[in-house]
Amino acid sequence: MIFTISNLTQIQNFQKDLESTSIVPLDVESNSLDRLTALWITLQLKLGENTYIFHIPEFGVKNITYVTDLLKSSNKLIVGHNLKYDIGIIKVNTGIMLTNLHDTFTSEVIIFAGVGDFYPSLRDLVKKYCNTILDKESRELFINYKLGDILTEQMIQYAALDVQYVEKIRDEQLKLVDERKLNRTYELENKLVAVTTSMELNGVKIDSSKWAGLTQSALDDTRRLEEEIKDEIVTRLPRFENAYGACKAIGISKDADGNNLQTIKHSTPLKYITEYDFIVDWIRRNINVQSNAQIKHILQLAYNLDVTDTNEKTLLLLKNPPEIVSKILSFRERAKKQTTYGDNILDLIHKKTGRVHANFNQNGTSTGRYSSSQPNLQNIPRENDYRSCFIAEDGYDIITIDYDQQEYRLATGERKIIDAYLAGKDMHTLTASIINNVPLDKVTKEQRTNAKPVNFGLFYGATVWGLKYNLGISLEEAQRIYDAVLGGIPTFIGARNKFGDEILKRMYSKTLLGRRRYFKGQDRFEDTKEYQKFITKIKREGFNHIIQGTGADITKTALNLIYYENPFGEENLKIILTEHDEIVCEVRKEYSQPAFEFIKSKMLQAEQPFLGEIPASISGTISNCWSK
DNA sequence: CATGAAAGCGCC
DNA sequence: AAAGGGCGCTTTCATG
Repeated sequence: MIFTISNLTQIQNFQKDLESTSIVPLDVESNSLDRLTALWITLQLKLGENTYIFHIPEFGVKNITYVTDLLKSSNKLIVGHNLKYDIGIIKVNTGIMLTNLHDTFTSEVIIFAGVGDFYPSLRDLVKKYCNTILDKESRELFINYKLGDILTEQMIQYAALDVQYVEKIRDEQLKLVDERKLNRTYELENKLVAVTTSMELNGVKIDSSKWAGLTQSALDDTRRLEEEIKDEIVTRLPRFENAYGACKAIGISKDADGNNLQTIKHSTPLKYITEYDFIVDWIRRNINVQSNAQIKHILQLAYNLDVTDTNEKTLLLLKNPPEIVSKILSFRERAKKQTTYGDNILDLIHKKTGRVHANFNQNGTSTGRYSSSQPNLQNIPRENDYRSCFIAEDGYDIITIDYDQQEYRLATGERKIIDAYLAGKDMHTLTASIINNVPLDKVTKEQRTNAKPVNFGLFYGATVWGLKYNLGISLEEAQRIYDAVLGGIPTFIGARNKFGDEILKRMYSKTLLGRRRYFKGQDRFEDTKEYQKFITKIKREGFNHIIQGTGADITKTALNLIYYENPFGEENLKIILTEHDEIVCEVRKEYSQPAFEFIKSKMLQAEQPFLGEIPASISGTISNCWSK
């Protein structure tokens, strides 16, 4: 039976049913995807055979808060799809965060990590597990709902539909969780859904005038550099018969007015621009410094550079780079700041809160890490100029804490690595001591710095050829370094093969928590070369998953500990960002010091069990802004 | 005009 | 034989 509830006198049956069930399928309908401003229209709860639909505008916020509190205090298990949305609406309107959850979305993603969809919809899961087609997303019916509207019969039917299947989906998912021994990952991730919700709703404050200043300066530089680059290019280009020839040679596909030149006819007017000055003028106006294809042709034509691409690494490794190269790189750096890190970030400041509420996709990666979007707060430039634009609200501080070499500490159980960390040294110092054949405490700063990219490369599975290319050294030197590291700390490279065979056999890798990443098989290969590539790729990715994914396990465990054990109250300690091995919180000033100690201790507590003898280590700051 | 791939680059 | 893991955003360019 479906019951629509619009006032308090109608909830007697609901309360009776609630007492006799511990699992509650839940869904929310509203008129917008923005949880902070959406009009909450219905709350649907399925209790046994009965479905209760609360019409919120009639039922009232005070009463729905009472109902939510019943769910929370009786610790019902809430089952729903992508609950980040629903519990967000509930939190915004009632102040209550539901935390005992089975999220069919999150659960599905971790069960099929690596081979499944990053965004399975409820409809997908209903089809898969219940063999039923949900013919319409009920949400569409509610978009035009206005305050004072009644619930139509159609709205009621569709709203009810969304809570009919999730329990069955949960049953099937739990079987898979069990089969795949994902229990710890399952617990971690479902607990984390409320933390992610809280983090997104908290948002982060931005000093917009400072940010706008950075953008303006980037714009000024971009324009200046563009002119300088064009000026220089036109003096270096060979002579062309006419503008058409220049256009073809440089690969200009669109002119400055946006006209498509690809479809250009043989009898194009460009052919009649033959005067030298006119050709130069035409080129000057129509080359696009942002077009990498054009830049490539220009470097080849005008500078005799044998380049197949123009990315930064390629350009930096050039033997005698012309001056234009550094100008191009500066231009790109400034242009990136002006576009990706420009006004569009300010456009995302929420009108109601004045803060930026990025999306944190809890399993937006195949390894178990978060991803972030709109905006991506996990790739803000590291420079203090940029990070310091993320500021604390009046009366608050920002606490930034990150793990020291989280992934290297997880890399192997190698004795030498353990001893190095126990001695207060780190992975880069150790590798430097091995490459240069000097004792740990004789390693110079420069040697350590030089060892960083070696570690970086080898850690991600670089071959000798990879080292040569990426470090810009000879093959012999690359081989020497590779052999030295392999000899000195064999498992740093060797572990990949050790685990690799197992990964290949099972076609999944697993982290120390048990989180899995599956790999897609391939039926047939044209030749053995292709097959070799396929194998080494899986070994690389699988090994990386063990490390990167365990890192994610640790950081996510810490987030849960901080959120659920927060002794200061959620208004006094808010988690606002996470960046893989880093957690950023906003804390009321009077609690800054104890909160700092609290967060540190929780992060260490989360990490230590995964490290064995190696000591967990973090570092952080209390500041008025996000800091390095 | 819309769409998707590819190049490039920001972060861990 | 041969070019390190994981992301998201912006732009260009080809295609239909």
